[in-house]
Amino acid sequence: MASRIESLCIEKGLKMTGQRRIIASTISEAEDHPDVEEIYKRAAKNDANISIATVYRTVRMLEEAGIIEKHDFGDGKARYEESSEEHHDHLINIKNGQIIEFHNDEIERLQEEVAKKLGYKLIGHRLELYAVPLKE
Amino acid sequence: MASRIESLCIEKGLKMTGQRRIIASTISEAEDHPDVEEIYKRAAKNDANISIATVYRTVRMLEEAGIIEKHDFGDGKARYEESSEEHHDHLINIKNGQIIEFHNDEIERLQEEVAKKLGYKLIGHRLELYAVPLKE
DNA sequence: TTAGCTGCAAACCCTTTGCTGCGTA
DNA sequence: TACGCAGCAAAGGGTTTGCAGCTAA
Repeated sequence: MASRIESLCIEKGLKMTGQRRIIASTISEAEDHPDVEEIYKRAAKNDANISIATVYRTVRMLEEAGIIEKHDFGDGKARYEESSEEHHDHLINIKNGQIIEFHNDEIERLQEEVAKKLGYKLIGHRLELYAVPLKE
Repeated sequence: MASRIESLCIEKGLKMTGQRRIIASTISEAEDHPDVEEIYKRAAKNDANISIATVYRTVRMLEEAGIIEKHDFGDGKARYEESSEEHHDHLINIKNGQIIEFHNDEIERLQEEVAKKLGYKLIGHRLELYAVPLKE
C-alpha cells in the first residue's frame, strides 16, 4: 500500500521515484532530527546511488508540501522531522545535543496574546529551550 | 572617557584598535538588528579601510565577551545587537522584516517550569514570534 | 620592542543549480 | 512518448582563516 508520503506525491502530480521513496521512508523512520548529511547516509544504506543533491531537493519538496518540518537548532545546518498532528517545541540538552519534544498550551496561548497586544496576528513561532540535566 | 566596550577590552587585555572602536560604536548606535554586511557598510562610513574580515572577527570577539548578542532569524545570516540589561525576545513582522522586542515574565516562568518538569535546568532559550500586522 | 591585530584572498561549509541523460506515468 | 527527475560538478552565500605587514601597549 502507498505510504502517506506516496499518496501526497500522487496527489500533487509528482513522480514517485525510488529515491523519493527511500528518502521519505528514511525520514519517516527517524526518531531523531537528522540533518541532510545524516539522511543521506541512512538513505545510502538502502541505495548507494542516491546523491546528496537529490536529498536536498527531496527534503525541500517534502517541506514545501508540509509533509516534513525543517528546524534550525543553531548549528548552521537544517534538521528535519516528519510533521506530526500535534505541534511541539524542542528542548535541547546542551551537554549531548539530545532533543526532547514538548508542548505547553499555556505558552502557546501567551504567545498569541503577546502578538495581539503588539498589534499583530501570530502566524508561527520558534521556541527552543537550551538546558542541562538536573542531575546525572 | 572610555566607552563600555573599551573598558571591557582593556579588562580582557585586548588591544583597542581604531577598527574595534568604530565597529563597537556602530553596533552600539544601531537601533535595529544589523547583520555583518550592514555593520560593515555603516562602519565603512567612518573608516573606509575596515575590512569585512575584521568585522567578522570583532563581532565574534564581542559576542564571546558577552557585550553583544547574536541572533538568527532564519534568513541564513547572523544579526547582532548590544546586550541589554533586560532580557527580551523578538517578534518578526514577516511582511517587512521589522523586528519588535518584547518581554513576557509569564512565558519566561513557564519555560523554566517546562524544563524542570522534563528533568532539566534551563540555561537559555530562543523565542521568536512570526506575525503579520492586524490591520494596515 | 613585540604580541596581537588587520587586510587580503583563498578556503570552508552548507545548499542550490545548470546540464545531460534517464525513468515514471 | 514526454515531461519530470537524478547525478554530477560547479557555483553561491555566509563565514573563517593563513599569511605577511602593521600597530597599540
